[in-house]
Amino acid sequence: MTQYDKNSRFASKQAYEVIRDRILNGDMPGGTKIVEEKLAAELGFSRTPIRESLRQLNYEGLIVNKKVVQPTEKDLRNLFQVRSLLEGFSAKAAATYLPEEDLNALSNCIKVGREGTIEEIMDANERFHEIIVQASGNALMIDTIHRMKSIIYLFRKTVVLYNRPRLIDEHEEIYEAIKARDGETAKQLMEDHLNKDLDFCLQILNSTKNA
Amino acid sequence: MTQYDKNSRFASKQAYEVIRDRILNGDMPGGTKIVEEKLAAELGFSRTPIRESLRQLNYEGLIVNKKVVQPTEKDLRNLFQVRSLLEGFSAKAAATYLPEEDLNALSNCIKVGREGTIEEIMDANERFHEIIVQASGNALMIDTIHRMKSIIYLFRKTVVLYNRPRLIDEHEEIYEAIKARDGETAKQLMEDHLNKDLDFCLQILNSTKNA
DNA sequence: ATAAACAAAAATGTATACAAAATAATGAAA
DNA sequence: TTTCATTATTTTGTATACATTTTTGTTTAT
Repeated sequence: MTQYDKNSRFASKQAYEVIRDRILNGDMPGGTKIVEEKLAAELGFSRTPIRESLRQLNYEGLIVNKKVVQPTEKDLRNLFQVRSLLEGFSAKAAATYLPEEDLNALSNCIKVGREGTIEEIMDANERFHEIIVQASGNALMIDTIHRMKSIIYLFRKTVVLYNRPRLIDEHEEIYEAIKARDGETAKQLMEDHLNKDLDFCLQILNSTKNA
Repeated sequence: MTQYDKNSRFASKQAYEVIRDRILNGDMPGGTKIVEEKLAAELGFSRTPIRESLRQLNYEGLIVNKKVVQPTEKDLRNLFQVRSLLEGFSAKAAATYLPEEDLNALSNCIKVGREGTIEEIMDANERFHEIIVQASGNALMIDTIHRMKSIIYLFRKTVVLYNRPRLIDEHEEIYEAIKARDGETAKQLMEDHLNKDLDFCLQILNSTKNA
């Protein structure tokens, strides 16, 4: 399923992907100083495409002030606040007119979420939210959420690895509300779901802080 | 009040400002093809800073696919949908804890809105919304709205120039709700306000389309 | 020892050059 | 004329060089 991204023939795109992954993997932990020339030498490109990739990473919030981001608790709250608004709306929209096909896809995400490997569960989680976001039918909204994707990923990892209880149950409840065409409930459940995610993240963040 | 922006010493920043203004003024109307070398020659910079400025303009949605954006009705609806969610939330937040000082500033915007010149009215309008957005206390949300600012401007111009009725009255109602610390009403009024803006824009858009 | 001032080094912003890719233009065949 | 293929031409993506600016490190004076 790893489709060939035609953009990958661009050095800038490749650099973006490598650096992004390094940040998400923890190979370049929060606070790491970003030096164009150093990265250029390391990745074997010139500074020009590196600079372009850094712009994108800045845009996504993974790099701030020439340093790898170190999201604070406040950042996390802000992020979930915006998500809550946009994904809550999307859930309501999904309840109004999500096609049968997508409903099945949602259902499948839940199934994988219960039975899959860690890797599969993470993918299924992401897909679940993605389908609902797409249902908003609003390109700007979709784009705005995508912009937050990398940082969301940074946290989603935590949530899944630490095995948050009721995660999939909540997805299922949302799914049921959408299927029942109950927009208000879907929205409310999505907001609650994200709030619980936030709380769980904060809890883990604070308990591992002094480790 | 025109403070010196220290970034303006950068060619990339200057280029950004010039090109953005050209687009907003209509000097580069929707659909205009963007050619790096042409702009570089025109503005007297090399391509490098031009490219950087174009990335920013892409990010803000003023340039799409190497062409100056031509927002469709759908784009306009999408934009106002997102604004409605974010600014509605912000209005509620403002009602909860907007300091006296900002309340006065809001009040002043309304006053200018009734008595000022076109130029002043446009500024006051922008400021009114800006104060409320800031009240969200959410840097990500603020940034997201700012990202839409240029396109919003493109339309706000229409609204003010065509003198939309009740515009300032609605601002005043929102102000009153915030002052009364009535968050739900403030939110509802803001959403209604933006919806009316949207309708007005659409009306003008459609009536001037075949002119 | 601390702070201020300076020199050295590193890093960034910009200009330019060139190769690859995309687009436009030309001409031959249907 | 239309359609396709093949050249030209333009435009973009990348590499490299250089000049400021920023940062770092060292020295000097308090």
